[in-house]
Order: sequence, then C-alpha cells, then structure tokens
Amino acid sequence: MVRVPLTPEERQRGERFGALLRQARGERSMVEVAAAAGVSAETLRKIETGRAPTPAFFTVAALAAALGLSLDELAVACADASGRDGSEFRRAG
Amino acid sequence: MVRVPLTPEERQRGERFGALLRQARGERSMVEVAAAAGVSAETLRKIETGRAPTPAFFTVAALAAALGLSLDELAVACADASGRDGSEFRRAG
DNA sequence: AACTATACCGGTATTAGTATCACGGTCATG
DNA sequence: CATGACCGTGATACTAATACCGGTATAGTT
Repeated sequence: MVRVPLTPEERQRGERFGALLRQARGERSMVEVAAAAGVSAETLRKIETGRAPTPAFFTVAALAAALGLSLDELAVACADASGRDGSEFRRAG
Repeated sequence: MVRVPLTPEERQRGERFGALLRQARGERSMVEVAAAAGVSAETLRKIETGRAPTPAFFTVAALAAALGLSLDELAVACADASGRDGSEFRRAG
C-alpha cells in the first residue's frame, strides 16, 4: 500500500472546504475568481464541488487571497464544521 | 498539454517553503513532527528539501499546526522572500 | 568495531490535482 | 428559431504528491 486513497472523512472535509469557498465567492463568477487567483475555472469548480478534496497549498493560498479569506480560519472552519476530534489541528504548544 | 510542469520559480518557492518548515522544526526530529502532523517522515522530508514543492493544503495545515505556524504568514513568507510581483497574493478588497 | 538514532537518496507504486477539450443550459440579440 | 456569449459541467490527458522499501552517511554510546 503505497498511497492510501482518500478516506470518506477527507472527502467530506473537501466538500465543506469547497462549500466555504463557494460561499465566499458569493455573486462573483468562477472565471472571475479563478482568473484573479491564477488558476483555471475548472480547477476552482472541482475544489468547490469537492471533486478535488485536497488541493495544493498554494492553489488554496491564491484562492483565499482572491476571496479575502484567511488560510488559518479556512483550515479550522473545515475541521470544526463536523464532529471531528480535532486532534490533527491542535496547536503544538 | 494538459498539465504544465512546475516552473523553476515554483520549485524555488517550494525550496523556500521547505526551509521555513525546517527552521520552524528546530531541534525536533522529522519523525516527531511528521507523527504529530499525521504524515509520513518521507513526506515531511520531501517537503523540507523542496522535492515536493506544492504539497496539499491540509498536509501543510497539519504540519503548520504541529509546528505552531500560521498558514497566512507561511504563504506570504514564501512569496515575499523573492523578487515576485506579488500580484497573485494581493488581497481582493 | 558494533549498535542505535537521525537524516538523505533513489527507486517504485498508486492515487489525486490540474489543465485542455467538448457539451448542455441560460440570457441577450435578431 | 438561430446565433453568440457566458456559466457551469463531464470526459480525458498528463504531472505531481504521498507512501513504502532498501541503501548510505554521520554522530553518540559502549
């Protein structure tokens, strides 16, 4: 087993993540936001619909910047939205 | 061409990103931090050495949480370290 | 020298992210 | 209805991330 498939929880987390991005996009079109972030509209669509549940960090960073979102708040919002134990996101100190 | 390879600038950004993580890790071992973040030590090593220049968002989030780093500061630190125009990171509002 | 722990490296296997192409739906125009 | 522009979507192509294995090098201990 060299690369475990994404767990259902990770898929669900991706769906929540996409929902947050879509909510933050509001009335703006996909092409508008995608162009502002420097990614293709299809990529944004896949992330928003949860078909790309674990997008690249800098892709998310560019989208968050285009949408005016905080990466930290985005991360905790995905983990906090459901009944997760949150252990993977607890601070080190 | 369906997926453009990573540009040299993206590779260099990945190296800066890995250097930041390694600096934040300090005296702690790779296995220690990797276990705390829930990723394999090889993955952490590849990210730190720049061999995985564009890691997944939640991988970075878990590592940042284990290291006590801010994702926003991490993103701007990578983009700010070199002579980039920074247009892909300008705030929307 | 042998043992242990840490980190680096190459190879390998498999899933997943990203971009291009082609299609359907909606709205405005004629 | 026909055409065009914009939006969202599905299929497809290709690269990259992640993880496992074995080997190598350094440093500390005995």
